[in-house]
Amino acid sequence: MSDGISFYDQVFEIVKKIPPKRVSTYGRIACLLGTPRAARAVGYALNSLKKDFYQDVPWQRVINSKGQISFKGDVFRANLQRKMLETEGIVFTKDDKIELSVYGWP
DNA sequence: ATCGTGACGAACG
DNA sequence: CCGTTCGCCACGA
Repeated sequence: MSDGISFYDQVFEIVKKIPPKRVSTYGRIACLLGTPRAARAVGYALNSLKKDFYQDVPWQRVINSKGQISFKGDVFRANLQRKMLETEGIVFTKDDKIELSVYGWP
C-alpha cells in the first residue's frame, strides 16, 4: 500500500476517484486507506492542498459524516465549496445538508 | 524524539 | 436534538 507514498498522497488519490456529483466523507476515506480512525488526518491532508492543486484534486467532494460542509472559521472556503458542489448538480437540504444515501461514495 | 494541532467522529449527558 | 468531551492520526516545529 504505502511504498514511500505519504498518507497525504494516498488521500489525494482516493479523492481523485470520487465521481462528479458524488461526495465522500473524511471518515470514509480514512477507512479506505486502512486507518478507520484517521479521519482527522484526512482533513489535515486536504487542508494542505494549495490553490494550484485545486484543479487536480476534487477536494470539494469531501464532507463530514453529518453530510455537511466542515468549516471552522474559514467561511470563505466553505462558501466556495458549496457553490462548487451545487454547480455539479448536488442539491442541499433546507438545513444545509447533503443526502449521503443519495450522493455518498463509495 | 516529544508536543501541539486540526477541513473528524463517536460517545455522553 | 444539541453542546461537550475524549480518542485517533499524521505532520511539522
